[in-house]
Amino acid sequence: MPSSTTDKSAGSRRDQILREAARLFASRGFHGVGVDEIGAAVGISGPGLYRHFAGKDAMLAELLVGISGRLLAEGKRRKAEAEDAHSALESLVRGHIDFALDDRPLITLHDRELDRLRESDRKLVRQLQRQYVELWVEVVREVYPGLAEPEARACVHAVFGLINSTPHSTSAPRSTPAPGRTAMAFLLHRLALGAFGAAADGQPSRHDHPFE
Amino acid sequence: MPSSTTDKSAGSRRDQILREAARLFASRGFHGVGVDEIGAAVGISGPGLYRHFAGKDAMLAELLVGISGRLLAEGKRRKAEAEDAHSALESLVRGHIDFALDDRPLITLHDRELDRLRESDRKLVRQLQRQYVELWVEVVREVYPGLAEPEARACVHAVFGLINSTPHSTSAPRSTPAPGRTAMAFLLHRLALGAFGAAADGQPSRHDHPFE
DNA sequence: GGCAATAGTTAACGACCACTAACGTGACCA
DNA sequence: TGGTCACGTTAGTGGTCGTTAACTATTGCC
Repeated sequence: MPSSTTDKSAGSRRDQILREAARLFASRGFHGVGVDEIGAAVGISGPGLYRHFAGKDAMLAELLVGISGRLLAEGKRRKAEAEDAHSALESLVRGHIDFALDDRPLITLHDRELDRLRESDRKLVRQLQRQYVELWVEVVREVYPGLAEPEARACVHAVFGLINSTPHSTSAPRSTPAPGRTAMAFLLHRLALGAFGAAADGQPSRHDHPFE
Repeated sequence: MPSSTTDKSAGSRRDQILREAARLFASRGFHGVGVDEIGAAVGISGPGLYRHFAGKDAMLAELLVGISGRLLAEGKRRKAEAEDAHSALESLVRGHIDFALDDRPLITLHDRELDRLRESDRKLVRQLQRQYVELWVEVVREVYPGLAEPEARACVHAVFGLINSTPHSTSAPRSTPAPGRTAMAFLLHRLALGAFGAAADGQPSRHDHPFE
């Protein structure tokens, strides 16, 4: 039984393993998942994974570096292609929402298992994350010049939390059905922009900043 | 070296252990922390913890049940004491923000390590969480009658994500200082209410509330 | 003083787990 | 045909970790 076309796997074996590992890590935590389990999820058993990865840590590292890099690259692209700041912000929001809705396990790992990385990888991921945040902050401050930089950064973090919250809401069956994907995307879009707008309202435009 | 008055511990030894366990669980994950480490954090070593708790699982269970119960109780109290729906929502937001800012480790555990519980405990925690969400949903729909129930629930989840995002933003030192506690609380308050307002805007139904 | 309770200690045990070693097997190819 | 390489397998190993056992010290009570 050679490769044929594996059930629902589009890419290589590596990609299949990464996808299943992401799912398992997200649902039970990095330390809560054994290599045997990851192997079983792709049809091979245990140490066979070591033909594809140096170790369990390497899988997590590749996942986190990959996701951070993709977020940043996509963000840069969207900002560059937008005509003005306002549409850039909308595009950023839309892109992040798509990401959160389509790659739930990755977005969960992204802010949950960062500390399980080797020092060097963690540094790299944090740098990519920081660049991504700064990209948002620039756009947000261009749209709302009244926002001071620390406030804008806090807002961006909060909106990330808002958008990234969707994976958590899949816990239990409801009496009333949850909104579908497109409705959810639309709703999150409104929520995120509404939050930014509310942050800018009543902000002294010249800002001599009011913390503490 | 007996008890004297332990450094900064207000309550009993149990409480001290719980506090340190929460901090460690939040920063390195339930599986990532060993009992020896928890013991060391309170000055005793390893198995001494078993004089106070049945096991590591029991600590997590008590933490999660405790926090869920406190959130719900406080939420009920605030709703009951509010004069109208709008001030009830404001009070709920304020309460949840205070909680997120003052008990960061707990709020992190709350939506991260739920699956590490025994079936019965997990069921209990989920029930408390659900009641808390429903309490919010009722208030939100009273303030914004145009919101359908599923949308309102999604909004509540999203706003929780927004408010709960604050613990994650403490990762690295910044060039510009982060907002202080009171400024952060104020900002989160505006963000949360702004998000709710934006969710209700453009929603078809009969809402006619004057502001916004 | 005797005695029980409380709150620790160290040593050890058993399970689990990431990883390695040694081996097998089919595909491709000169 | 025979060699090599990609990709598995099972068995084993060393280390970690939760938990228990056995023992000790301090404290308050009669």
